[in-house]
Amino acid sequence: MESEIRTRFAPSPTGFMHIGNLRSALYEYLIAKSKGGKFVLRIEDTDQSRLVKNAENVVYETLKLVGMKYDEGPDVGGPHAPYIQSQRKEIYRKKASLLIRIGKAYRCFCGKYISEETEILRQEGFHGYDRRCRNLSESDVSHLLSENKKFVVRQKVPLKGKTTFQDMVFGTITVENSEIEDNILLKSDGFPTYNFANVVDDHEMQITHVVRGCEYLSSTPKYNLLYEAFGWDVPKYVHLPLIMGKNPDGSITKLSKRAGSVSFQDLIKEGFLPESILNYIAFLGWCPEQNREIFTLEELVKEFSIERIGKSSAIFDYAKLLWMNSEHIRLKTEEEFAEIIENYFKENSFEEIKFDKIKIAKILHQRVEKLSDIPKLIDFFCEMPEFEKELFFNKKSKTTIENVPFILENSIKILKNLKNWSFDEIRESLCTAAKLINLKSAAVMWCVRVSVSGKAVTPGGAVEILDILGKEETISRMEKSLRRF
RNA sequence: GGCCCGGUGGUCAAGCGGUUAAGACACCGCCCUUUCACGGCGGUAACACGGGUUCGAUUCCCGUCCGGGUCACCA
Repeated sequence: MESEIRTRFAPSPTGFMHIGNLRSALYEYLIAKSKGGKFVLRIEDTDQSRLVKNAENVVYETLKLVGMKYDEGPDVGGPHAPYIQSQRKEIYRKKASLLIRIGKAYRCFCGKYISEETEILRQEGFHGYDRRCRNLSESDVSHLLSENKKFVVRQKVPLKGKTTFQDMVFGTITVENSEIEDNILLKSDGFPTYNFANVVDDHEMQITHVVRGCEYLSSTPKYNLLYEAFGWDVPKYVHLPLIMGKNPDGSITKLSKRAGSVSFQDLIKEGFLPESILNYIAFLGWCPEQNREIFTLEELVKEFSIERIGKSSAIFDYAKLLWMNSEHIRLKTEEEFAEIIENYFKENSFEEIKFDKIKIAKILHQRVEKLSDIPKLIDFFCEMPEFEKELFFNKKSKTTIENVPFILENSIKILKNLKNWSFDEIRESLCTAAKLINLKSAAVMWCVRVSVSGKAVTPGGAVEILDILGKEETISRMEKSLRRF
């Protein structure tokens, strides 16, 4: 019987949620939840130079918005608290001392100093640290310490041999130890590096599956060396294929700002639904057994399996996200969609919609790909745009400029007599008008729609629009259009 | 450049030795229709290349090429 799966999402609070990060969070969540395990949130804020005030809030809000509940975390607590690395400084310090004591790490006083020999090596292409302090004698160390010299703690990586590990996605990976340098574990400000804090915390928090982007693939051996130095069990690794972006110049690199919106917030602002974003990124590197694409988070939990994670990186395709978003929009009821629109308008300070919100939602429901398209789709409801008379011409419905006045006059007449301003009655009377003047109803519909919208293309047809506009506004607009002839 | 990883249509991808090589997005037609959209039907389009292994390779192995990642007191 295998013990409970525990995964963690360990973002660095930068103030925005990168899509690649969110995808890691999703997979971490799915790996744990699909097996009834625990999902932990840990904030990795060890870089003092990049501190952003209240940036954790973005993490909390995002996870809340997409519905990924964590079982343990800074704001919900848990048995391994604290879950913020800056509050665990003492833990790392102790662990580092332990490593020094057992000869698996050492203090390095070099600072930015580079020796002449190293300088030459560098010019020949050598990277990294020359290990000058690796064999400092104890007396040297205590001497330097007594001088209050600043130091970092470095990992003492074996000079020979190779390190191999199993990745659940990529299989066996082997790296020569000589390729690994003596990484810094503790910085001179006393904060740990990612390399160190990550290993210590994952162990302390009993994380069973370390899930992260495969940019860490080649550095994983050095983490394993650390686990070994401590005598700890190595966790299972799940490295995820990278999400790539297509840059404006056509080049393909790790998804970054150059390629467009890359943060969850950007996407939300553009009018994507949280569930669409989640659904879409789930498919960047994974797919279910059955041939289906639209999933909710709960459904993903049921379907997910590590075995079906792919190896090759995927390009973030905005067009497909759009499609998926429209699919999720269509999954909503009209009432839900109306509410989504209302909230979106509020959050982005668009003018409130003054017409029947449900009816508006209804005509938008089958047409909208992203929420940000809505304002310009329905702007004509608030104000008739200026338009060319030529707009009335429509070859297919056989509307010519000449018979516009005739159509309009008759339609106005019959609409004015309408007692009950409802969808069905409006439609019926317009069809009647068409019959009376011996024209196809399409011709009347076209003409009427243009006369009240000033647009060639509108969401909804003539009848829906008149219904939403109301009798008074409709007649007024039609008469105004008629007066132009 | 060293090391690591990857390579099925434009994109996401199924496939895991024998298939007419799925499906989705995008694109292009047609139909439906009260514009647009939705929906329906159809179409264009792929196993990077060269060697092996095998009766048989998209699938396994090697090389080449291409792409990406990584080489920080960032994560």
